[in-house]
Amino acid sequence: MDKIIPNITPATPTANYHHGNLREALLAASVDIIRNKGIQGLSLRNLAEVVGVSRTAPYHHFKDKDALLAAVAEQGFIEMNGFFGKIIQNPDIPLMQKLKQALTDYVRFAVQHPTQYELMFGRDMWQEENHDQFQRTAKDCFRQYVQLFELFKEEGLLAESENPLRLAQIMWATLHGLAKLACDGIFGKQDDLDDIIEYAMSRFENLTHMPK
Amino acid sequence: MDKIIPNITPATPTANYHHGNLREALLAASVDIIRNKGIQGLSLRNLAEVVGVSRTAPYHHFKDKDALLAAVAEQGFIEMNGFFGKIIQNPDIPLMQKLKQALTDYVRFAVQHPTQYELMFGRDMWQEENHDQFQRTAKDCFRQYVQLFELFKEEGLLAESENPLRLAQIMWATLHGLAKLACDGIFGKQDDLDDIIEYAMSRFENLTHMPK
DNA sequence: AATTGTATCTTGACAGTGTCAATATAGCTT
DNA sequence: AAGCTATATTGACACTGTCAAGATACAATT
Repeated sequence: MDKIIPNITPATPTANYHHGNLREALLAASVDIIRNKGIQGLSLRNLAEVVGVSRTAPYHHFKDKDALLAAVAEQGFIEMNGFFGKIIQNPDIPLMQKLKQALTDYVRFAVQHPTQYELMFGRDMWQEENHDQFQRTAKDCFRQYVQLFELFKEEGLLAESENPLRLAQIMWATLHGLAKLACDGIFGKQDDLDDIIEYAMSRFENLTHMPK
Repeated sequence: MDKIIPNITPATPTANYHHGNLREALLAASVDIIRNKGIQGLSLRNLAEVVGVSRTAPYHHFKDKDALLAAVAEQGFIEMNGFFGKIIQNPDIPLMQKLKQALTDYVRFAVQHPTQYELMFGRDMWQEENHDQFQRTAKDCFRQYVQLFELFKEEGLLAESENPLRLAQIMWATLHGLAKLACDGIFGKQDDLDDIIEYAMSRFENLTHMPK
């Protein structure tokens, strides 16, 4: 018998039995669900139903639920990598401005998509060996971030004794802690958050020889 | 009668039907399981079996699985509150030493019990309104921590312009970020961690008027 | 001491989950 | 046209959280 499902065709209008680009449809829907209903809110069966496909279809594109989650997390880092790149490669922005922009955008992303951010830095993603692709993308992102601090060093704006990698790590830890506390609802007010970023930035400026 | 609190009797080898102190047994076992097998590794049914009781028995002591998790998380903050208190109230330790000790112990706890720490600061615990008792205990803990910074201020060791609460928040964010990155396996080496704590401390010392 | 009430614990049941096995279909390669 | 492989499907299983109904122990009141 023929399929009654009207098939909400995803980009390519193909037959009904073969979805065509199920993988990306699953990924997009997963990102959506996770952002709206949290990690707990994503079940493979429900997801399959939303996309209009049978329960076990996803298993041909993702080994596991875990693998799917890793893909969603990776998607987050890809996005991050995007706006980091835009900032760093833009020659019109002065260095200090770049840093501030990067920090702000970082926290903004976290606060805007708290559950996806939770996934990206979740223990499960980093603990096991399974998530090679994810970890590679994430590390690319971090590398780009560190580059910012190396620029400071190269331009002689950091004291000789300062290690740019270490500095980047601490700054990232601060940022990450801030972001998590904020989007987990532990820091109450958003105003506080902006203030604190400002504060952290000024703390950093003390370490530079910037002409103010 | 003079029984102020009836039935404190723990571990009484009474009949089998009534466990006696099931609540605490469940809590202890849960902490154990979560520390060893992670949050995912805890199922109510398995827990019940371990404690030697039927599947639904826990529901007479915890409304939900969520409520049980909240209790486990709270247990963590109680422990933290303990060693914070010991440090702060010890008159033999100089102030700067106290801070360093507190920071070190904090990170040590996180690294030693990463999954419980994950729970304590997990989104689920803080988002909903249900976890009053937990949140109160956690905030007590934070309040004690802030007290440390207020001591610095009171003794005139902080510049007038520095806000001790803000400072505590940033420092906590840094610590929290560090702890999470470390125990989620994102920062590879433990050596790095110690170094970074040292670094963060020295950064803080720059803000004080300590006689070195 | 008997009764009654309440807290505690039990078994039975249900819907929901991730995932495997076996099967069917589509589309590409030859 | 044939067949191979990637893709999708239904059926099944063990496991989960949680509710309802019944059983048991203990405490307080009579």
